[in-house]
Amino acid sequence: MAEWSGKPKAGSGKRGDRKAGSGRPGAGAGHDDLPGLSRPALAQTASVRPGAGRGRAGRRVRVLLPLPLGEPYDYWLPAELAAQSGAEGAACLGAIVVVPLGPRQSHGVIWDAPAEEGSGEGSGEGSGTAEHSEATGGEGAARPPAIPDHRLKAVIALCPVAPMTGSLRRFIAWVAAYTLSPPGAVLRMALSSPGALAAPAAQTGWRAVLPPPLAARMTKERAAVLAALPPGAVLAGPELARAAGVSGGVVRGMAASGLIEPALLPARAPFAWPDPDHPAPSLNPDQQAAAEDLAGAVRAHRFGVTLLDGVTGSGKTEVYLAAIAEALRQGRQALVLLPEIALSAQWLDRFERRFGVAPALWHSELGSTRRRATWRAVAEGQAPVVVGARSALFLPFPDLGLVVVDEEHEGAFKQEEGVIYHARDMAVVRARFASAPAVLVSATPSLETLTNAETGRYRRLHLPERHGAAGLPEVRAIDLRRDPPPRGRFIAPPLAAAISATIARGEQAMLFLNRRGYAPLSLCRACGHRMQCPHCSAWLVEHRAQGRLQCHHCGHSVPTPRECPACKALHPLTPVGPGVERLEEEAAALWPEARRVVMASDTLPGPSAAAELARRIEAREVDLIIGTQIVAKGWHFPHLTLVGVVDADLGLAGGDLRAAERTFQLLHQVAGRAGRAEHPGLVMLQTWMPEHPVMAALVSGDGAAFMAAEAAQRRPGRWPPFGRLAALVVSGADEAETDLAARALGAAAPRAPGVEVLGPAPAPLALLRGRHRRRLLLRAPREMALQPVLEEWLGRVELPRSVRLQVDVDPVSFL
DNA sequence: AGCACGCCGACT
DNA sequence: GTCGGCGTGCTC
Repeated sequence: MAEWSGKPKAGSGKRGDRKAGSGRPGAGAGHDDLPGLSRPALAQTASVRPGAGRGRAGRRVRVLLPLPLGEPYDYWLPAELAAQSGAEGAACLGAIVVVPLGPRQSHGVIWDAPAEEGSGEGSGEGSGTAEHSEATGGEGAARPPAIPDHRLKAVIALCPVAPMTGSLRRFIAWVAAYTLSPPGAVLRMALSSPGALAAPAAQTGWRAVLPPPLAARMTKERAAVLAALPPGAVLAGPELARAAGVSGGVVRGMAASGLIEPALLPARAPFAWPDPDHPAPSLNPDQQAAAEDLAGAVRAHRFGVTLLDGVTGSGKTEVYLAAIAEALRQGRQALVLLPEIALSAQWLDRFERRFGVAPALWHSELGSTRRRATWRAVAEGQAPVVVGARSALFLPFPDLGLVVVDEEHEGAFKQEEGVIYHARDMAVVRARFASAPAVLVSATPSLETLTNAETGRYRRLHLPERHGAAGLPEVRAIDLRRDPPPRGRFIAPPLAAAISATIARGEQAMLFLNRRGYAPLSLCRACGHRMQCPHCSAWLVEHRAQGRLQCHHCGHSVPTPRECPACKALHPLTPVGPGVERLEEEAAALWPEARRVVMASDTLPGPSAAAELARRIEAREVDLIIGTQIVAKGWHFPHLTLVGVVDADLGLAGGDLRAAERTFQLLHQVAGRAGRAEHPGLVMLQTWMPEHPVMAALVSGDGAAFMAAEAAQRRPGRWPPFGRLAALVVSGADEAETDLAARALGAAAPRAPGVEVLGPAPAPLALLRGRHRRRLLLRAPREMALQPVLEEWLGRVELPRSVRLQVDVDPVSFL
């Protein structure tokens, strides 16, 4: 949570909500062994602890632990361990180790050399150290006195994995410093698969015993098993049973009677190697030129950022896949970040068609086994291409040669919890430390990226035309003031007519509404009471299919009440406004014969369901798609020719800095779903304000002019990207205390030329998960670094323990 | 982050 | 009388 504890040196952990429990008798006995750590290692620590280093060869090392601690801890590294390490120089920088921590053990990374007294054998430490030491936070003054060598605890073991590269260590330190997070909290993201740090369990299988023991009984099934096991071959149990067409019991029985014996399976690489020269679709001249350009950047092995833009269907993906092919030819790794990895089955198909094999995937829903195997494969250079969500930035690539961020404008790249960071911006930093090119890809680049391209910080490759036959879809606005839908309905007559015509032609139509559930608000028709979440300042959304009211912010859910909680009237609730479920109901009445499907995050339980639905749509088993914003994300539906946006104004409400930009990007992306194959597409926007710049830009197709106007609006007020912002959210269970703390913070605001603090004000979600929230906004000139200003400010204010402060550098969401 | 300690309220 | 809730502090 990027939490700030007023005093940097004092113990910074301040929440703690674990139960004390009864405590096992003899607390010290219950060490939780980390995977891969043997008993003897444990015993050794116990004997070493009193006077660890006395008379023993070794050295002091600084170990960063994956905990929200401000700085690395000092340990004693015994010489015999140092000798085993494959890490840089005698200091073993980057080595991943197991260390004692209080009564427990923890993983950690040997981070940098101890500050003083490094004279002895420091020769080989070499490059890089200076750069991370600056990021360790260092106000040197208030440091506690160093623990003498002989009282240090000793490193227990080295993990059998490659040491963390200097490039990744520098990245972690940089992210921590930039986001004002404890470096250990960032390290935790890089060690997110603790199981991968242990030696992988040897895979065991079965081998035939030769000659077969005479005493063992032979049956038809057993003979089949032996037939499946040529001399010398080793097969895993389940595989063997399958090959022989018998049950697992037969294999177990044969093991018991000595016909087969356990043996080590040969290690198998978890990921097949993509073939850069696999037959690829041919590129048009524009694509060819862009691909050559990027391939050159990859070969140059030099950092630089390129914006790759062009309308939907202009072939951006094929261009960066060509750059990935070049990285593969160079023997380096490539990382592709996607905003919604779980829903990109179609993207994966495309990759597979291009390279012959699937890439390694990395996202939060990965199971622990898969996760461990992937992390290890990346560390060993056995996963040449990784496609992942933002957390993939912290994977241990030994030699990263290219970083691609697709849909770079997407808000989903912003991590809003824990360490708050923007994966697009951090991807650029990751690439810089790896001396690799970064490519930002979008049909509707963010104003940040466009501005960087215009000022020359980024290069720009623009793909001008739509690849293939179809032109861009025509976009029309439906003025709801002139053509309102019938009372209680949400589809205006012109849109309804267009849908009818589309379905009649045997083509597909889509209704887009960015609202899940049946209705966003329910009120009592007797007394007007509005159904609100008890923990958040938000309405409860009716989900009629489940018969429940839900809060979309905290997950609170209750069965739809049969009587009003306020006036006790029976069957009182009236839905107000539409959600996709209600829209489906309207569509069912209008087009009872049409085959309809609703696509929302809560109606698609997982990636496989999404992929299956996509297949059905491609196979023309669906006439009308009704969906929330997940339908906007990178799908390709060749028979879809009409898109109706039910409420184009939805995202414009609220005083958000980026509301217009975001709405433009989202609606542009939705519009791009229409008419990609031989059929021209039509997009209809239902709006109450057709003259709004967003609608005008979508209708005219002049996105560049719209973004220029956005820039012109933000520049004079020094709003991003022409100035910098940091958002501070003070939250607490008690409203008065929270308010008081926020005012105290506001009163202590820094005074510096060009720096301005707005607030405190109640956050748009003034109550979230039972916590009251107040917001402050710090604005500073672009050329000023925010972090020192924030550190100085927050260092002067002591907040009560009952409130929490969250700092968001470069906020995207204004909730 | 865990995990211990310690201090207050409702039960066998 | 205790069990057990969670607020506070510590880990080289």
